[in-house]
Amino acid sequence: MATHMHNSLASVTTTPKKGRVARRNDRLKNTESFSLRDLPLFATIDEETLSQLTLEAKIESYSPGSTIFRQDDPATAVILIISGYIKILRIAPNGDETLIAIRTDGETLIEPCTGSTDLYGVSAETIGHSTLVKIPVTRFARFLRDSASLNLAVMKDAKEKMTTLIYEIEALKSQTADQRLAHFLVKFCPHNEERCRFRLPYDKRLIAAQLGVKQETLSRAFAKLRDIGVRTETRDILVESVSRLKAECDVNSAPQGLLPRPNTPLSRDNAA
Amino acid sequence: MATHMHNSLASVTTTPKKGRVARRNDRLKNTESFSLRDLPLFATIDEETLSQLTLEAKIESYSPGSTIFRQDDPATAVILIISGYIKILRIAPNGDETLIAIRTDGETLIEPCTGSTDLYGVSAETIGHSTLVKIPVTRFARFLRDSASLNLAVMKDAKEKMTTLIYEIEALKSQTADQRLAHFLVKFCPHNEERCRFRLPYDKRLIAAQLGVKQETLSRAFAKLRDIGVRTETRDILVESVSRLKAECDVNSAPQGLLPRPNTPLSRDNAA
DNA sequence: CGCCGGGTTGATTTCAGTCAAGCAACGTGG
DNA sequence: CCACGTTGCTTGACTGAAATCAACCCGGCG
Repeated sequence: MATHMHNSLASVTTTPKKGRVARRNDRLKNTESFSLRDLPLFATIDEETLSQLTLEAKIESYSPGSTIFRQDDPATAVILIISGYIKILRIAPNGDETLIAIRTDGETLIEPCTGSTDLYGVSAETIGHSTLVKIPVTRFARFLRDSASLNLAVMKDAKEKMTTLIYEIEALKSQTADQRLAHFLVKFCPHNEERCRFRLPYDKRLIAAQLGVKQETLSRAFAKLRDIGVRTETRDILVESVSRLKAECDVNSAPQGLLPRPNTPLSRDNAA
Repeated sequence: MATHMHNSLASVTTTPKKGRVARRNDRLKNTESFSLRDLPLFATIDEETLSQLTLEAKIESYSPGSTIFRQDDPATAVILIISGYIKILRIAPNGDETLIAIRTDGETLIEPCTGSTDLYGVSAETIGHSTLVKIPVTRFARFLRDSASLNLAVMKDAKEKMTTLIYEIEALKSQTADQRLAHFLVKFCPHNEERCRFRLPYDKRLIAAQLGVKQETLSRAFAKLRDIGVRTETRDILVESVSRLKAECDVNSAPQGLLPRPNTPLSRDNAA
């Protein structure tokens, strides 16, 4: 995840101002260095639809910490990330912000299955500098009807996001902060490597928010992991034993193969 | 929610056996008392597709506590609930079950946007007696391509489910057990009624699982609510003041209109 | 310099999980 | 009809996890 694209967007990029204003609006077809095809959502769609979409797409660049849309804005655009990290969050009436997800290169901001006149339902803010593609939702909806391949891609995308949310609920309900952190870190470790190092893409406060704990708790969780060979220096992480780290994910879980599970955990037969 | 349908399914229903076996397989067209049209997912689709779907649909009836599918079963069918309550859950390798959602009359079990050969990803079990409609996923996928109205309905359904999951994550991350219970109860209160009574559709253990707490914690949460006029007798609930209950949802949240929020809660500008 | 912002650490409190007991309602089988 | 076990639910005492409050460190940077 989070593999940065190496498209030279030099012709589009200009130094972003502080505001949350788009830096440049440009028909994609004019910026040869980037193609919608590079976005996973459009990787498998038909050529015809792709070029039509390209005509409607606009590139916008946002400066750090700016709001892309608010949860009660009408959803007027389908938005994808060319580069950058975006916070998806819910803001309570009292101002409390709850992080829902962090999206990055190549991902859609929200599911593009928006039925045209809905609200976004969530808020989106940039973390660092970000470049986005926007496509008017009404246009997008038409292509969705006409192109089976686009349609399929959108459904796949929705299903994927749904799965991610389900895993997150599972983690929140069943794991401790330490386990969630272990899981989080494992995701950054390349497969089949026992020892690995990497750099966290955003700061600890955000990681804490993603794991659903306070910053201090996260800090202590990291401290515990030090004992099992996880060295940290601000954002640089060195995992000395991935398998040891993975073991930490299910600490306290007697695998109990087919042992006589006393009785079914969740009760049965209770409908009205 | 949970409004029971009053379709007489007498011609289909037989006394279910203990196993998790379907009681009757029947072409829907033969059971005049029920129409796919009654299911919200199909409420707005074109007549042509509806009748085609009807040809493919089978009705199955399950006894309490039986497994409908497991999370690593290949998703062979799109399944909707005619009546009953169904647990959607994830089962960890060690046997721990985490409740993801509870679905009921008229709802789809999983999002029908399955790209044919996937796994279900979650497990589903009946709570009480349940009657389901199953449509082979390959057939369904074809109708999905051919019918714009069905396609739209499926996307709406997916988006709705996604929204629900997001709210749940928000609740798990930002609310205490008591607040979550208060929210949960409010959902059962008819609008514009200050005093109301209702019956919980399933037992306390399940409610606890849904709220992400242990049964004992839930019991204590109910005990606290007694003090503000929420009377409970097993599954029968009497809320003496809905507004008082709603207030309990955001206890401890200084509404702080436009007060000088010290600094933005989640940090900004931290991308790689 | 001094003053951030990001991060850590410690002391304390609060919340929820755990372990254990108990009770009322129900069903079953002698 | 009653002893008995079961199930759903509650309560109490205790433990443990995470939030809270607070201090502090350290590396920019105006």
